[in-house]
Amino acid sequence: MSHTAIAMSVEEQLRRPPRERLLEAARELFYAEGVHTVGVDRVIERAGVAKASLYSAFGSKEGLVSAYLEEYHDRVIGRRRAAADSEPDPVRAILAVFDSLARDYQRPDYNGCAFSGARAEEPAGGPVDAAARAYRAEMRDIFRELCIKAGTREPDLLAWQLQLIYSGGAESAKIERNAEVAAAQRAAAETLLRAALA
Amino acid sequence: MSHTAIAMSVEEQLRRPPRERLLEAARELFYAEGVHTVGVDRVIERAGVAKASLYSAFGSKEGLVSAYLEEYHDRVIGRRRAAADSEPDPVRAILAVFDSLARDYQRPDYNGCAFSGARAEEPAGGPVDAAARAYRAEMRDIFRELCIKAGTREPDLLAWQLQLIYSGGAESAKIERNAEVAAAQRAAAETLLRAALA
DNA sequence: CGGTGACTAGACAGACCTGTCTGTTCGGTG
DNA sequence: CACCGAACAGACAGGTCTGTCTAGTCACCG
Repeated sequence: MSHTAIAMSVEEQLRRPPRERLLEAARELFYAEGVHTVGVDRVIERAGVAKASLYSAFGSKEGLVSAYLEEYHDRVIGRRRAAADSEPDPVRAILAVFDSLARDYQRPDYNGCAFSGARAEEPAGGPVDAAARAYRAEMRDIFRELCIKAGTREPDLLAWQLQLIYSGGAESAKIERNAEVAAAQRAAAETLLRAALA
Repeated sequence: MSHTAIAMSVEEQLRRPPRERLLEAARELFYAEGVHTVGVDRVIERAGVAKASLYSAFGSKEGLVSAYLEEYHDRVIGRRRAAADSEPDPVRAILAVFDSLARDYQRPDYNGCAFSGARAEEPAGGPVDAAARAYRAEMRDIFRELCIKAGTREPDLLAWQLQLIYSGGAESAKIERNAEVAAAQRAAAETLLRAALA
């Protein structure tokens, strides 16, 4: 058993299992070009696996898309929570969340929010729509808890406002690729926080 | 000539020319389900025209998409400018622009910004990307002119902030379909304006 | 050493997509 | 009436997509 595990880990350093390679290829291709535009042939080509491995691991393309979105959800929410937890003061924590977002803008492959992109390709009411709503609800919860902790008035309303800044910033940075977006979102968040505390 | 024109107008009341019917069908289908998802067969079926009429009028599907986005651009920018022009006071004019947007949320077929949706289906750098940038730039100009007229400090920065609220609101209302979005965007715009004038 | 399970390579079916082409119908004009 | 151009219906070609299936390879384990 342990002997097998060691052998696996050595093997993984050279060539990780197909499921992981597929998820990585899906993340790169789906995020950059869209879920609907990229076919399974391109995913398996980039992952370097056989098509049967994809359907064995994920069942269908929709299964791969769901796994891609789930991984994105956990990864981004995790980064935002880590940014918030790095600041004990709740107001600073909220600004740290926006700085965490702004750091993503600088990545050369930044292409907006994956849920926003995926949702635009599928009709409302489907599983992608539900996943996008869940993602947004969790992000809004992060803001709301921090607003309550900061003692602002109307924390629910302020959380909605901060999410407007957040998703508007992600969308703007995707299309404009402009440093002004990061400055504007931070200034807007600061102004809204100051007004809610005064 | 004039006789022909009169005959045409009578005819149009019964059955408008294929180009208009195609644009209307494209608007309904592309906006609701996405540019990439909807095929030309469904467009011509809804428009009630022959496929040859589509390719005669627009050359290609991409030509129809461009015409669809152009029509959306003119229609929405026109509505926002009209809303702004209805208020002589620039601060009230800015809020009127947001109210104009919030009125769109109540339409049962509201599905966010058409440029945001279309851009998510095409890679960056293409004609759709350029059209989206032009649309956003014009919307930002509306805000900037009103900010200058209102005498706010840093009108450029404030215009960027207002656009964050605008596009974040459109995106949020698309996914959440929640009345809180309209309230939050108005409150955020008011707070930002008040802070920039104090 | 023989077997077992995971993986690979690639052909294939069936559906759908864009774009073209062939005929046909029909209202308006000379 | 004869004609002409616009629009119609629909078949068709060529390509791409998802998903299935067959056949072969290879590492590991008893």
